[in-house]
Amino acid sequence: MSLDWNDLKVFLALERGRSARAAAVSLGTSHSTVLRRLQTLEHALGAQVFDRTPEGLLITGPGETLLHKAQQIEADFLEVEREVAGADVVLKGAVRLTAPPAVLKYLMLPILADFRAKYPEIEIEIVSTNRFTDLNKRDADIAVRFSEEPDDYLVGRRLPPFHDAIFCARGTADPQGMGWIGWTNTVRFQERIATTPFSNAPVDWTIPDLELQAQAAREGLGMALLPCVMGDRDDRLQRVVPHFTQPTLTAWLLQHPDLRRLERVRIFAEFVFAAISKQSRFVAGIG
Amino acid sequence: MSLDWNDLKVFLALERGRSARAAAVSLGTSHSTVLRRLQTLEHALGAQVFDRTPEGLLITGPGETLLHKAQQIEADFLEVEREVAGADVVLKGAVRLTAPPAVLKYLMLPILADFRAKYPEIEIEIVSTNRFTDLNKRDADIAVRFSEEPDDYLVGRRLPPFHDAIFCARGTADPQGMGWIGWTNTVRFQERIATTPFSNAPVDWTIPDLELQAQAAREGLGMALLPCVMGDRDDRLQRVVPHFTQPTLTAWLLQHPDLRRLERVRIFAEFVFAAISKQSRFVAGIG
DNA sequence: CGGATGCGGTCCATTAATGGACCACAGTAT
DNA sequence: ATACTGTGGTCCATTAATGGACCGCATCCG
Repeated sequence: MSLDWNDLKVFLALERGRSARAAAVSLGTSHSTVLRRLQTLEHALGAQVFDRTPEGLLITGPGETLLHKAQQIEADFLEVEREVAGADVVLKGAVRLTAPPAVLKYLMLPILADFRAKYPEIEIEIVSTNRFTDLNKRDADIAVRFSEEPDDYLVGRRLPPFHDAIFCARGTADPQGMGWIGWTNTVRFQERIATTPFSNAPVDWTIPDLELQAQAAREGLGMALLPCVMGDRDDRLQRVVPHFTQPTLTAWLLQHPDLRRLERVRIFAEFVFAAISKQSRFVAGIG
Repeated sequence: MSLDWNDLKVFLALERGRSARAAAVSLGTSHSTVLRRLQTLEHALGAQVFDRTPEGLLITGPGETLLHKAQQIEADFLEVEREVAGADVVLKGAVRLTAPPAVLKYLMLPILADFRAKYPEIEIEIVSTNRFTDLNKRDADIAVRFSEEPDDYLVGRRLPPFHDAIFCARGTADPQGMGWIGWTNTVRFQERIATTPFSNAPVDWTIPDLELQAQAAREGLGMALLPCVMGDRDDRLQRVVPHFTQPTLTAWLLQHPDLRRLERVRIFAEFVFAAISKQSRFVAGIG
């Protein structure tokens, strides 16, 4: 059996994540695939590179032997991508991005700053809207969207799962007696809160803007179901139930197929995808 | 779109085979898979690494950029397999090898010595014959063969191209007035020399053994068409036309599919393939 | 000129890999 | 003691990749 070189990606993700499930998140796959590929890798090498424990996967002696070389190979692949991409085009021009404002504000702006530092000749135009027609009309090159499925003819990559949590003002004495700060589309909002511990709490406020909902929560007007990226690093908010989260609609990084051949769009998409993937625990509200 | 690391195997096979079908044979897959994966690779890199021509695939500038790094990565993977396999399992048992005597004597014996040094518990049995039935009857585990195509059901990897050159005794004053030392199959031999600068020179000797032909050349009896690995490091021989070489039949490293699961056979084949690949200039008579 | 043999390219029935659901176990908090 | 949350592990309906068949083109040979 010939070694599947992609299994080294799995190995590296496992070494970093220390568990099959963490590796799966960072690779954008499932933990069962990760475990299967680990078995395949160990079979191909004729050596066991991780011990399985209830706490997770622990690297073995042969695994340590492999790790150094695997890191070198990964660096080589990154260099391949830089060298070959760079051999063809000088990256400059504009990339137009559209994403929900909260994702932009609480997650992506530092990522975009890093990107600009790395590629100073690429301009990023943020078109902060939330409509699919952006890509169809070429109004945007890259879109972050939340939906069950992207449009069939858009090229979509599933981002790591985003989660919402229930937040209220920091220091609230009895957070469990609060009412909801919710959306005007009450049917949809009722569906959302039906799976929370407070499905029967009253909806005291209906506010048609997420940022305003967050502000209302900060002011102590009630509890709001907010993205973890929005609430977890806000020292004026706290979770009502510390370990409760629930998934949002699936997050996609989308682009129009015609634009895939634009190098700077591709580089940008890869960069953003990798950066968000690295923060998969944060966007899922873990830790 | 993340780079599929296995696509670099496809890239290397294409560079060596010069066509999708040749690459497919060496990879044990189909040419449609090879072409699809090439497209995927080029897409992931955002650069075209081969030009498609009716004669086959021609490497491009970005492809040349990629090639060096790809070879390094391949060497790293081979080292991964050696290091990690060596760290966990003791490889022992016998490996039976068959190859043309000249290839064994002038190219492979140092390689086999290196292999034995590294894996002292693996015995190498050299079965120095030259018949395909060796593998079919399990008389040999690994075979080096020269032919246009290997048997369909044998697993073949194309070795780097071997070349012949015209040799005579070192110190011959007027080498261009000599006659041929050739084979008894005069039709085939006429075909071979028709593409040399001395297609009209007489065939003074017909000797049915390559080693004897070489010895005859050393003795000054004429000029012989010999593999470069045989003549270039022999201080009793010299090339008649310094830079003239011509390719031999294609060299294959063959094994029976059933034997692929024997670890020591696999390790041995990888080792030999890598070692010969590293001497690709020598076997082609370059430099 | 026609046949043979190579090539790249595309399609779709078949095959192999995936991932979501579920299981059992272990640790932690209440 | 119970509930919750993590882990590895397995299974199978679903999804994605494969490869064999076929196409058209180019070259070579008789």
